[in-house]
Amino acid sequence: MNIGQAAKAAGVSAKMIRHYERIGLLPEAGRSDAGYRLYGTQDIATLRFIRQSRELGFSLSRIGSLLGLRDNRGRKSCDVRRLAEEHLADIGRKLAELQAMQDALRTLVQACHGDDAPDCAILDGLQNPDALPRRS
Amino acid sequence: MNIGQAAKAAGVSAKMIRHYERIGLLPEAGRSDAGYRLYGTQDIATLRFIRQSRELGFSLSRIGSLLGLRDNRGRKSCDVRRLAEEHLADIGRKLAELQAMQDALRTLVQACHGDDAPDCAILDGLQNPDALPRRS
DNA sequence: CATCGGCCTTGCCATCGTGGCAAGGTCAAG
DNA sequence: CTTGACCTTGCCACGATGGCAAGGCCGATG
Repeated sequence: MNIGQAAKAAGVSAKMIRHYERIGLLPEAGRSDAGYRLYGTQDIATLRFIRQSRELGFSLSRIGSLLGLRDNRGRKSCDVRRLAEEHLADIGRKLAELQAMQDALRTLVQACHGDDAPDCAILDGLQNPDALPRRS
Repeated sequence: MNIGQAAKAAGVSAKMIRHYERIGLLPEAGRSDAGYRLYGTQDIATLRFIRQSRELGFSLSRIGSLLGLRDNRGRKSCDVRRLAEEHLADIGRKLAELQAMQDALRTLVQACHGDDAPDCAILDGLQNPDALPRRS
């Protein structure tokens, strides 16, 4: 299997496969006589694992840890779980941040007439925070 | 006012002030004889505007548009509002994405024993998506 | 006056994950 | 043999921010 077929099979770009290899997420692929990378079903499984982890938002470095655990028969599932919970905590922080932004911005937008006049509560709020928007 | 004082006054790093200037968010600052950038109250106001916009998650390029409207007396507040609503839409998309990740990951974490044994629903779910975690 | 600490300047590199482009080699089909 | 699709490596870009380095400037102190 060449890199293009592996990419299609795993749902990852060929570019990213090379990247994962270079940063050590994937073992160095075998090569054909011409120097083409060659992949087998085990590699596809790993690529799918990476893709799925990325879709859940894991960073590549944490995916590296996950792969290490996956390939360690003596692993403890609590170690995997701890990684997942750290990531959940990250997600929670980002969610809270985004929701705070959403709240504040919605308040400003609601206070803006949104007509042809130049007066704008949004601009006022950005210029002078905590002044106008008391969203009681 | 030198850049360090301006930075402190506006709550932005000096580095970022230079960056904003280079990408055109800020007009080129005046210079002292020695070549130091000099700032006045209007600049501080602009820097605060940028900071507040950043805290609401606006991208620097959208902040450029906001500043353009702020400085355009003939602006229509609906234009400002449209920018804000585009950003709100971005936020909403990111929130949905993060929440989907959170949901999926929580389901996996709940299915994981988290003990000293190697069996792990999280690893299984990452390897074989849509297989195990039926979170009915 | 010399010096020292703190501030300023510019410029480059790093992050993180991904895409794009270029120049060149390979392979299979026509 | 040519053509097109694929592969190779390597560099540059994004966005926003930080870090570091080498050098200039300024004010205070000895």
